[in-house]
Amino acid sequence: MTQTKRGPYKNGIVRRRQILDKAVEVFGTYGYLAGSLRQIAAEVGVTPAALARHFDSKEDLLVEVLRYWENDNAHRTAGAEPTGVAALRDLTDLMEYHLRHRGFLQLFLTLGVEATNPDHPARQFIVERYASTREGFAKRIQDAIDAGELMPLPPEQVQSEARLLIAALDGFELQWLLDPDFDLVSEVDRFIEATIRRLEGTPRLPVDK
Amino acid sequence: MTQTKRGPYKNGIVRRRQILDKAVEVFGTYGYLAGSLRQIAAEVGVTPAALARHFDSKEDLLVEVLRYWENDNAHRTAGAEPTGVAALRDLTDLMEYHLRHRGFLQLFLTLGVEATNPDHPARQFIVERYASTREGFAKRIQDAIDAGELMPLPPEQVQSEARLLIAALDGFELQWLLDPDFDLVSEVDRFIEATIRRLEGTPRLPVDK
DNA sequence: GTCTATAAATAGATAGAC
DNA sequence: GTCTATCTATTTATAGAC
Repeated sequence: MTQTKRGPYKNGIVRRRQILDKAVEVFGTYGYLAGSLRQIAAEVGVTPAALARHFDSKEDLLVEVLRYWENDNAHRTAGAEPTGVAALRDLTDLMEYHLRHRGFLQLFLTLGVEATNPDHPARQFIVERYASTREGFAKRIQDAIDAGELMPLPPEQVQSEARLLIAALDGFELQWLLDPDFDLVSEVDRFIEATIRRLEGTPRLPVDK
Repeated sequence: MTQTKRGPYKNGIVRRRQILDKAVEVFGTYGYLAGSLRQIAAEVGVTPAALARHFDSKEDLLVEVLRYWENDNAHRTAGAEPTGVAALRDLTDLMEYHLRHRGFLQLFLTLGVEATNPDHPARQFIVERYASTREGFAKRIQDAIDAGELMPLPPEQVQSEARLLIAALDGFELQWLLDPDFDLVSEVDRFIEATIRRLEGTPRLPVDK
């Protein structure tokens, strides 16, 4: 049981992670379709054949890349999820995380648009990811409602608000990727605060159409 | 001056437009990098060599495609731009236009993300397009403010609202491309109306932090 | 204006030496 | 575990016949 010295495997694991990290970068920059294994291999400093030892095919590499980052939040927080409107304000922290992991953000936005094509190998993954993110956001909003921090809304409208949150975040992130000077965090912060005020149920004059 | 019978040019012009239309579809579906001239040629029903007669290179074709659709609104409206908050509500019509021109929408969203890469041939075009769209939206909001339909806002906040409009629209459109059952028009409509109510300046209880 | 043919580069994947 | 070498397919682009 000399678990301290199982040397041979170690290099393989390190190399595998190097490849995964570079794949995030290349697929994120050029997309999965136009990104090439050759470029990933070259930038890692190995030949394409070396990649084949670690991943069966290009598509297999994509799957492993997605699996690598699947647990979104595990990468970011060590548990301790906030609740209520604090959970919404926590989205600002998510943006700060994305600022520090541009490749990750770029990968998922790039794949999201690419997966618009029904034949894309990551389509199912992306669609399911959007669905689960939507459910997660809806739950945060519902929790805030249940805690009395936001005014009650019918379920469909909670879903709509969750979809709006995702849309605005995706859109802001795209604007930041196109222009790094764009202040992503403060814009998202402003949006979140406006959303909270809008949903707080402060008295409003009724609007007649 | 027999302008009625300049036959030879006619076929060329028709073919050229066929190629442009198919290029929108292919570049929109696979992106510019991964989209191939061969596929465009094949789907038009000609050989790749025929494309070379009309366009100098792949990049030239992209430029011409972008130029072809540059006048966004000219394709949609025959003048008669609405003003004030009506101009904001007009965005719902823009969404309906996009629903009927999925390829166009897909092209600009795909290129927008792809142009995140500084070396992308369409980068400058996309960046400038976002800037001019932002200015257009900001002008609509400012007009509504000047007309007394929305409460006064400092210039930076007008810009922020314009950026939010673009972000939400992009994000909603992406969600629609990923799920055609998503009701794009009604979600955008709901968002626009909520935005107008939020900016109308109806009395609010002050929020103390 | 479109074709066939082909050049030159690059793609993903595999076989076998070390 | 990585290499060299090679296979097959696909890419953009060009040359020349019709």
